[in-house]
Amino acid sequence: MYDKILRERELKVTPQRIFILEEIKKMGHASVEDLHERVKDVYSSVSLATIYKNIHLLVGEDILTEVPVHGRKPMYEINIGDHVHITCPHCGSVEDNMDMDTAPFIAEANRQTGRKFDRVAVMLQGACSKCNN
Amino acid sequence: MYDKILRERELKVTPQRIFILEEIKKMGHASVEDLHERVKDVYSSVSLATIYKNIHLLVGEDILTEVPVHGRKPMYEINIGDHVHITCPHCGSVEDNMDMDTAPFIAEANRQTGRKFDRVAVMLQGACSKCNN
DNA sequence: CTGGTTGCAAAATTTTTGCACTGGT
DNA sequence: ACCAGTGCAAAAATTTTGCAACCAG
Repeated sequence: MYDKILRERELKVTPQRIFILEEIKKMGHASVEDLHERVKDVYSSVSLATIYKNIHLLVGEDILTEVPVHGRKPMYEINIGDHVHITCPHCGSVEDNMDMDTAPFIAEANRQTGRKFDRVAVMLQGACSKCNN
Repeated sequence: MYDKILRERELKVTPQRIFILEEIKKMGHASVEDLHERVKDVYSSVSLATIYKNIHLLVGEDILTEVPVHGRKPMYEINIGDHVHITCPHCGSVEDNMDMDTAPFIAEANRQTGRKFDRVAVMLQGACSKCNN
């Protein structure tokens, strides 16, 4: 699955990289610490330094995207292009909302400003179902 | 100016607080490091710890708002309610755009999801005029 | 084989904390 | 005078870096 993506960018396919990518895919969104936690359970030899190095590399290659979260450490997700995020101010959880399209927003911004924007990050904030109780 | 706001919340009006608030007002958006830099020039006794403590306090009181920025340290601004931010991926500068209204976005999100969102953060990304050269 | 990648440990950076002292009210 | 707020220095947490060993291509 991810070996192909890595090979396309001429990056070496290492078990550590595959692990990181699959873990993020599985979790949807993961922080560096989340990843380190998961690693310790399954595959104890992956070092924190390797996670940091790969996160930076993979974000730079646009394979991952950083999702900044108010008052928290950033999360990382598999890059699937712009979409709306929802975060809970209580627990910091992040979810995707694929129903609202962000493209019109960029188009409108380009039109109004005469500039050409590459991306938009939209982060809705509201209590998640767990924290609503 | 800010002394009134502080007094309303029963916070003490200290020169450090006034300095921090006025500096952020002046700069529009400032990181903790930005503030510390400015402090050293003008008023060398304000400690980093005090800046951190006050930032947390003032964000908690909704006097300041944290603006998370992709791949950078968060910036802080005087809370003026939701509005669109623009950041430059090269230099990390942040500017406001007051022309695009975020309220319809929340309304639409509430309608589509049946939830009730408190805020939206919208961050447009595109090269600033300086970095375009 | 060979250069990219890893793990480890150390260094650098960033943020938090404890506590005595200060200063706003 | 009281107690929130400050500064300092130490501790904790986070991120980066250097380098020898390793392994994917």
